[in-house]
Amino acid sequence: MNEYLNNLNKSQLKSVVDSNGPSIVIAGAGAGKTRVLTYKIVHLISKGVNPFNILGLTFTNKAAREMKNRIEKIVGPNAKNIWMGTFHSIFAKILRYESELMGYSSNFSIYDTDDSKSLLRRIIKNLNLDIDLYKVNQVQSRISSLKNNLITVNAYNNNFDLKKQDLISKREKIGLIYETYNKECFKADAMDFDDLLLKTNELLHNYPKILHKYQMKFQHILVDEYQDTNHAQYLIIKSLASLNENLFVVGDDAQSIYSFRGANIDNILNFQKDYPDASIFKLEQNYRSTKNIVNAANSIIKNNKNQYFKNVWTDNESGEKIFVKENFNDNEEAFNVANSINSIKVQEFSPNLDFAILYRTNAQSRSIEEALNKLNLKYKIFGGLSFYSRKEIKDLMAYFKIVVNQNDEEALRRIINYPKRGIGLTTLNKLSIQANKSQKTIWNIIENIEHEKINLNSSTLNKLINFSDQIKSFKLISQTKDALETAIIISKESGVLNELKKDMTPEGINRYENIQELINGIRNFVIENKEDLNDNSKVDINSYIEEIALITDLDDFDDEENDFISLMTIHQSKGLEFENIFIVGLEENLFPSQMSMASTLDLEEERRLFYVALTRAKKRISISYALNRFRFGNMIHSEPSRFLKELDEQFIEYNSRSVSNNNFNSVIKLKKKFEKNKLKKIVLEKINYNFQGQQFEIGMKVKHPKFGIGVIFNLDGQGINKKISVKFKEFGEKTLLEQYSKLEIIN
DNA sequence: GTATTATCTAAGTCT
DNA sequence: TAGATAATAC
Repeated sequence: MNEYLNNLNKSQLKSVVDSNGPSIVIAGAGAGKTRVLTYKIVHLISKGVNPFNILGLTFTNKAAREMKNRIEKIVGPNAKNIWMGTFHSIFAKILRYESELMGYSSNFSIYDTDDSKSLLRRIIKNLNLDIDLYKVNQVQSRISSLKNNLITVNAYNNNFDLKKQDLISKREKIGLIYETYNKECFKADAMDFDDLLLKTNELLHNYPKILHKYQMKFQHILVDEYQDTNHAQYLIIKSLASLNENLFVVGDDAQSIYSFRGANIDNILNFQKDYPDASIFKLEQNYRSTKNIVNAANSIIKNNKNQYFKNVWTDNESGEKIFVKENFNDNEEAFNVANSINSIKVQEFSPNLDFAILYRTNAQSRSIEEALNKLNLKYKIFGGLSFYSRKEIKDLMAYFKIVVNQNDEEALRRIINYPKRGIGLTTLNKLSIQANKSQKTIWNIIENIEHEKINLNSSTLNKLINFSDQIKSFKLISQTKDALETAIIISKESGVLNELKKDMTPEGINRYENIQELINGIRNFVIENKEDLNDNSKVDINSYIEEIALITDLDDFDDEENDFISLMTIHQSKGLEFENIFIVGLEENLFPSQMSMASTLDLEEERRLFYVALTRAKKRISISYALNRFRFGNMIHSEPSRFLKELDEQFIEYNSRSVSNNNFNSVIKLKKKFEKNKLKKIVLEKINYNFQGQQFEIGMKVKHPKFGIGVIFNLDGQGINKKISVKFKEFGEKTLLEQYSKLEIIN
């Protein structure tokens, strides 16, 4: 049983075995932070701690899931009882249990940033405030930062300094907006992301019995990425841990990159002050990267004044130097990156998954995307406009949300006239006014519309009655059927699916497919969660909505078996590692960002961000910058980033533009290479094609992993372009490329 | 009430 | 540049 300890080096072992009571592990990048955390939990369990009494807080759901799986492999299914997840998801879970104390229902909605903003927009408008002074984004982030520092409306009103700040920026009504916003959220039975932390604090603070209950439950608390906790999270951890003081945190001050979200690097620096007898461990050996990478990263971070001293080193080989490439513009940069990836792939037979392209801002992904497309390289973009923030997805999800919580006003406003049912702005305003008069929600008015004294014509009245009946019937359905059936019925009956079917433009088809994808997701969700339930209970739409509210793109990273190049912001890459890393856009005003230039603190955070980017790589790093970049609608000239000058030269190979004078030649070379690769690809595809060897014919019954069973009704095209049209039982007609179709012939 | 067109505005990182 | 919102015509 104790053999798991053999998987640890000396200092890792020490931090796992010798940590009793409050402990902090300061670990350099790639030094095995997650490993220590994982084995610490295994160690606790093997010493007899009940998994039920362990709380593990991580930064992403993915990290939590992976860790839990690893633990389960070692200690067995008992590990399922560990509470492990992100701060937000764990606290949401607690809040749902205790919601009634706080005046919420257990089905409360979680407003995402879009919901918050649209509510704020309405409030600002209703208060007749100047929308140029009260920019929604700024107001939202102001309120968010107040909440993250646990400053309630009352506290704000009594805080002279804060009010003065807003007075100076001529936004003295922030307090009023804040108050109205809270009231509206409460009325809608909704919490925003920040509320999940704020309300948990309130709960633990105002109800000592509840606090005690969770203190007794969570006898061991472990926190990952402690450097990125904000004040609210810090206090929750502190109060939960105060009884047993079995608090084990790991982090790296050099990787603190979330101060914009209220993360406070002092939490890690002050750990000793909070717990005077805390044990401190340091992990300094890097197992991930080559010497060149580790040393280059060190040469960057040493420029920061504000940090713990650490000596990160590695026993790995020296490896290649970091390659720095100058480009004429952003398109050339993208092309060069795509091309380098292509040549490495050809030379080393490496899969796409070995590559990641990291950038400072999401907007940079576009040119890269184009370049990768040209070379037929498969990629996946994380973040940006995520799947769940697409309009069609949000629309359908709004139906699900309203079924769970009819008072969710953001959801209601989204769907009350989608698809068009003749309930327009005028009617909505009348309803809204009536609702405000009587302190009710819009839904309260609609569900009783016959008895409300509102000036509506009979046709509108009928439309409202129909709408309310439909929602009520959906509600009933959701109570008797599982999430999948409910979702399918709602998507059909609401008319959303038909609305999208009508649109035959490529975008329209794409939207329709996204809906299918969503339904597939729900199907998987139901299947995965069924195992954990008793036979007669259902995986209902409520549980799906709860799960999805806090999920991010990154979380379904490994759900697909596909081989793709990862495109993401550096922030998103935290905690991940890849063989080859391409960091693009190393230009002044972009990285470091323009907005960080004013303060040393912000600039140091940008530098830490660069440090994070560099330390993602195991084997090879390519950095690039463009002298001209398309930004804000026009071409902008840029200077190479100051961070490039900070990189110690001995670890870099610099490829400036002036060196390769014969650009023409290199383009020809690239092109030839490209053609060659393309040829190779086609050959490969042909092999795959032949290998499959299935002969499809019209009328055959086939099975698809996602779409289920169907019948072939048409064949088209030749060779690798061969297309198969299938009519699926549940998903209707689809045309698939044979080589990618994954179809299986059944009898 | 709805569809189309014109105008405006923001452009940073995330749960 | 693109997405959101306002203005306009139907």
